[in-house]
Amino acid sequence: MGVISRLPDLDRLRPAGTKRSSKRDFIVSVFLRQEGHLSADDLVDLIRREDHRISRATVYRTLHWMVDAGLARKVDFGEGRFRFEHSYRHPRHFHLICKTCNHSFEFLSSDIESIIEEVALARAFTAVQSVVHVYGECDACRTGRTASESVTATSERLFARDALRMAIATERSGLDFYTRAARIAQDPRGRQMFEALAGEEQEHLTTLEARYRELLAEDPSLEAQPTFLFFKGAANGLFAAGAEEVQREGVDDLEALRIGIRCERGSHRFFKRYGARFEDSEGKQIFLEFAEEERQHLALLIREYRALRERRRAS
Amino acid sequence: MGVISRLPDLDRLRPAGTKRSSKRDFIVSVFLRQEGHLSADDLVDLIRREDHRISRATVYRTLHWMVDAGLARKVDFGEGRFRFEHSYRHPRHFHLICKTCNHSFEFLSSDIESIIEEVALARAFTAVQSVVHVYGECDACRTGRTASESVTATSERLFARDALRMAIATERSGLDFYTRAARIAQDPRGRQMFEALAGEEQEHLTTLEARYRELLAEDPSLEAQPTFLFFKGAANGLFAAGAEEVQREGVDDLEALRIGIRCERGSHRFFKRYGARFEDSEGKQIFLEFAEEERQHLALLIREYRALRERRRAS
DNA sequence: CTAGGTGCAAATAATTTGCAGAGGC
DNA sequence: GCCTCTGCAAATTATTTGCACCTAG
Repeated sequence: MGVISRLPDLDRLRPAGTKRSSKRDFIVSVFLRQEGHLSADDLVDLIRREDHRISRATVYRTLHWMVDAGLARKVDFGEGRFRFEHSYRHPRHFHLICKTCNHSFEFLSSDIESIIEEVALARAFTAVQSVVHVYGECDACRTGRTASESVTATSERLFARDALRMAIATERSGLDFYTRAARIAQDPRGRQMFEALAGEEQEHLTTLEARYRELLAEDPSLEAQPTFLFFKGAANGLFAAGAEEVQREGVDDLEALRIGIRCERGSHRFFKRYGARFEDSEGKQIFLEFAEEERQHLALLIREYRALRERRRAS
Repeated sequence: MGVISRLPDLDRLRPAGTKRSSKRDFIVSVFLRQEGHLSADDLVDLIRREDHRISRATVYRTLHWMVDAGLARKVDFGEGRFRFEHSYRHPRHFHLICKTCNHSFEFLSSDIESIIEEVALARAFTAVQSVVHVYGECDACRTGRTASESVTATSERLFARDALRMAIATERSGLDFYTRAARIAQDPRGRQMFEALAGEEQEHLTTLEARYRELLAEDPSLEAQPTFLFFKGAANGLFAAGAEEVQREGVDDLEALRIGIRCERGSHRFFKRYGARFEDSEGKQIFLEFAEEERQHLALLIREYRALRERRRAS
């Protein structure tokens, strides 16, 4: 679970009716070794450096083959030529592009994605792919410092790190929420359920924190890297607000349940969205587990909500 | 104020050390007559259609001249060539791009813009320009219907329409908020202020509604066009929530003032952001007037808030 | 008269393609 | 042996440039 392996199964990926070739394998392996965004020319140079006579046309053909196979993505930074980034265990993302040093920095924003979905819906447009490019100048270029650019971790690891951070933060505020809800609950059955949920959150929290420490042990530079995954609504937005709401006077069991349902639903959606992104990775696992846990909590809360409402109606 | 004029002052725009030329004037005028996104080739075709012997190179040179002059923007839809759109009275915007018919549809989202600002800040990146391209399939292509594509209004008008709609919605919920606040206010001085503000909102609302009707009279097709400007927080988000909050028991004058301040500040920011976008237009005016009104209300509320707090402390 | 502006044709730059030979299955 | 892959050189596409001539100020 901890170690992130690096080799795609090329045989699986190979499109039907296609033959194996040592040159292509070589080009693919050189390409996958790189991080960042290569132009066709960059790749040709890298190939030539390893002293092989491989024609430019073959490199182009192999790049297209990789895009078809889903191993690479073609990206256009408006330079008048395309660049390629490998997509193997590398989620779709957005870019900050420095016009001075031509470096690009990746980020993910669930909020932008959902706004785009909303706009597309309003316009009856079927969105297939979204590109967000922010052009400007990076910190290193502006301040003149060379920046610790060398220590850039893979975005797979950054994704895992941020997934864990969010899961932990959400878990913490979830724990807070359920603890408070248990405290204010009038109904003994409801209180028991809130306590049980708080217990589960506590347990899961411990597991997640252990995982986070493990990830950092694998790559200590991770801690210092900038945020990769942005999400406003996550921990701070949802459960934290919920916890606060519960604290207000006049909130009864039923209302607490309703708040809990809202929170679980929101964060379930978020984790499910990101759980679906990756082919196979640490981050995906974390998110899917989380989504599943939240789905269960959600079902439990809804059941309890209905039951309580029934009981009230009856009495 | 109602009529939207269409002619840029070419003499003003002409960069220093540049001479007038009939060919360039002709190319510019043909270009500005078009809506939508033209490739260099499209423009050459249009020019040729009007039976002039103008070389391709001159068209390219003129396009660059227009970009320099701020009359046009170069956009890259990843087709392997650039397209140009005129920027004269045409705000920066994002694109939905149909891969089937190659048409593109424009939209604006204040939310995306602020998220991008946030991300850039977190990464210490100085953002200069943001591109959001959503690729997919448009409604017309998917359903097979030809769609009423011909009636596409200019985005200047769409911007004005949506600016007005938002202003009206905000004004309405602002009115609602101040009316309720006046009702719950204990302090006579505070009540008077809330009533005065409600009166102002009512008056402004009437003006805005008249303007909206005027705009529709100029171009009746406007009403049916899809949303151009997206903003979650606007009317529904800010004042409406505020109005609801005031209704809750336990809200006193001071708290109502605080809520009002939060609402005015949020919508002031929004209207100011969009007021700054246009060179000169109906939409810009609406937004700037609005921002100004809100700035005044904000100042008034803050003054009142401080005064009330002082009086309470003293007693 | 002099600095742009223009047309034409040639140059460039990234990428694609036709074709003949090499190689996997 | 067939069908795909590869290299090479030529083609294609969008855009730019050199140069001789034209035109506005």
